[in-house]
Amino acid sequence: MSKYIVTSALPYANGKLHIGHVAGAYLPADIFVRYLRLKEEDVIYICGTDEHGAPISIKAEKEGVSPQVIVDRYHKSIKESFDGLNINFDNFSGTSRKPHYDLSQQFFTELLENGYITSKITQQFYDEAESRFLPDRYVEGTCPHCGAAGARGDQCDACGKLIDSITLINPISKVSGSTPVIKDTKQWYLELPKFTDQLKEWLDSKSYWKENVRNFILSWLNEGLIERAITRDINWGVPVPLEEAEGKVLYVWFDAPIGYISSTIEWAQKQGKADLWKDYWLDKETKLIHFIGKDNIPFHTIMWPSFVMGQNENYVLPHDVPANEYLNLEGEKISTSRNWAIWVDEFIKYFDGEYLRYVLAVNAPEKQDNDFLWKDFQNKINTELNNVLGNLANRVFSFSKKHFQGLVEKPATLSDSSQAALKQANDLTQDIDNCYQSYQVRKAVKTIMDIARLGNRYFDEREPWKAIKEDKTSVQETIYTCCEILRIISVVMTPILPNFMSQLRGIMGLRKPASWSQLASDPYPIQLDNIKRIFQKVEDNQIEEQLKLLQENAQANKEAEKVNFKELKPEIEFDDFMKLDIRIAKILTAEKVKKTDKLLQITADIGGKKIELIAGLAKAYQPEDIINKKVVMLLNLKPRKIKGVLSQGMILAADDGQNLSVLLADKDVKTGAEIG
RNA sequence: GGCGGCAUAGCUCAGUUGGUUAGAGCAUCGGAAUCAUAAUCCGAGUGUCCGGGGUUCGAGUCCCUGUGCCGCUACCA
Repeated sequence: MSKYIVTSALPYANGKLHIGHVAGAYLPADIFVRYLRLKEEDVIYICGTDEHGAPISIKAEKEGVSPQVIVDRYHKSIKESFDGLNINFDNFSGTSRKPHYDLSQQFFTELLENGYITSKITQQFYDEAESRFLPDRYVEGTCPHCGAAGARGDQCDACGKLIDSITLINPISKVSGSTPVIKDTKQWYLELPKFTDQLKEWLDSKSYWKENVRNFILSWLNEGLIERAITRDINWGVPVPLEEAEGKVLYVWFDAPIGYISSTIEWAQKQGKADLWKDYWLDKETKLIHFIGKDNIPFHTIMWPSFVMGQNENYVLPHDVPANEYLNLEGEKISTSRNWAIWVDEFIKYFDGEYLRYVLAVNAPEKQDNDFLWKDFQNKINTELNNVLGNLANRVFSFSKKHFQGLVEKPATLSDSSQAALKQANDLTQDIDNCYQSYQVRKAVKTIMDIARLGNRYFDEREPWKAIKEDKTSVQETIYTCCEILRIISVVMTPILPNFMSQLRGIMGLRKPASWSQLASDPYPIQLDNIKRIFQKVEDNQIEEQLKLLQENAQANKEAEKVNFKELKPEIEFDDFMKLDIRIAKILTAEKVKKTDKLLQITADIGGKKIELIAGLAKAYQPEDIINKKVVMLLNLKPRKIKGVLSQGMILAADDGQNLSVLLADKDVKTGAEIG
């Protein structure tokens, strides 16, 4: 019997958990783990929060607290959400804990000693106002190659050339707006290209991986791997374990996957068997399975295996990486920033967490992006769980109670129809077994519901309400057979609905925890007890309430954003302002620039003179919308060639991230009027 | 514009390596039944498998092309 380590992607500890996370990386893993347990396999389910990186430290700065406060808050929130859905890890750790620091540093040190990490002294911009180094993308300036303004530190968009950021002319920090100074800094790089052959060979053996995962990896390898910086000049993270690296930390995506191991070590320590983790991570036969969303594919199939290959310990490499696609919500992409999401902690205030398990399982985004619709949620809970499964249990149990005081005995012989029904149900358990084995959760659930439908059909055909008048033994047989069907369901549905199935088994007097081997066992006679409905319907008004909440949250979010005050740029002199030549210009012609999404080519009258320019307005304005408008235009900006056209002016426009709006004069003024 | 993905019933989705009359659930319509949460069961459909072309004895499936949508990316003086 092989061992399993199952992991789910470490959720990032700067926000709450929403249904998209659950559908992609957590529920499928939890179901798989529960399935393996039913099969009495040796499995540990490992996770924890990912607690480093700039977004967390920025959030902490904003709130004026330490990053650890943010991390602790969301670690708790996320853990509670998982608990509410009965997603139960063997260990749920976090990457800001000591054992994780130790192990991440060990990985780094060994990769360094083995020649996979090299350092380079680079000169980098340093923002003295903020006392921090600036990542390339946080600096803008004039391109040293083509002289265009506004080039980013990593690349000039005008000429397309890569830039060594310190060669930027007139650099500006995007963080503080001040002029950064150049400082030497050393960074360490992981030489991914050195792993190319080893990775290719290893990946060749993974022909059984999901197609979407393989395609993704192949395109990465074909493009060629490049070295990646794995250190950062920020103050929140795992310190780089070198004296000369004072104040530097490991880049978050380097230390995060190591969390799978460090969380397992923590688990072993909690058991009082500090070496127990080795039985899993160091056993070649262990199947390591990473459940992730599709965005995480490169990290888990290229980077993370490279880390493992390049260090000294014989940790197992991933056996499989079943990545799922995305879940959309009411036809739109789930978005944290727009607050277009169903948050798990909210959901469980209104509904049983296992209702969410059911709907996300039956509609899991296994092969393509899927949609979560509240109406559909209600429909599935009501027509499938309640009407088909819940009602089958209830009608059988009620009938038994009424006529046999709930005592169910195994008949000496079974008629053909009963035997056929049981055989069909048992045959389906084989299919279900295969589905679970191959991560096909949605098909597994559908097949289980087929067993329930089979039970209803059988019950109807036997017509026990008629038979009870003349042939009581036939009715006993009917009830027995239906109980068998329900007992089968109570086992095979356990990975999907652990708590509900436990309730069902409780009613049936099945005290032992479910296991697959029980399918062949004989617990009869059983005494039905405490008969009750286990599922409740979802009412129309509950769904309307949720739909309303969803809209309101998104709306409230929009308004909240407007209030957000962004720090002002540094003060300037009046003379600086006077350097700007801004005038009213009339748009004469406008047309879309071919091969672009956002650009309009425009000619404008600036008061007796015509100029040409390019404006990035096409997302918000059709050419005909803007022709003849009198807009505000900055005219003495150094002309720049864009898409072959020399752009001689800039139309002033406001952009709040949602809407883009050009500025117009309040009253009608003459074209060419100066602004000041 | 580049790269990638997707397009199947009114809705949400399955359709394995090409192989008979293309499926499921829900919704709709008709019927049966009355044990049960008005739940259940039986029956009936409905499809230019996005358009066009090609390969093949045979295409929802493979190739080319067009259209539409989604994601990443580029363009914003």
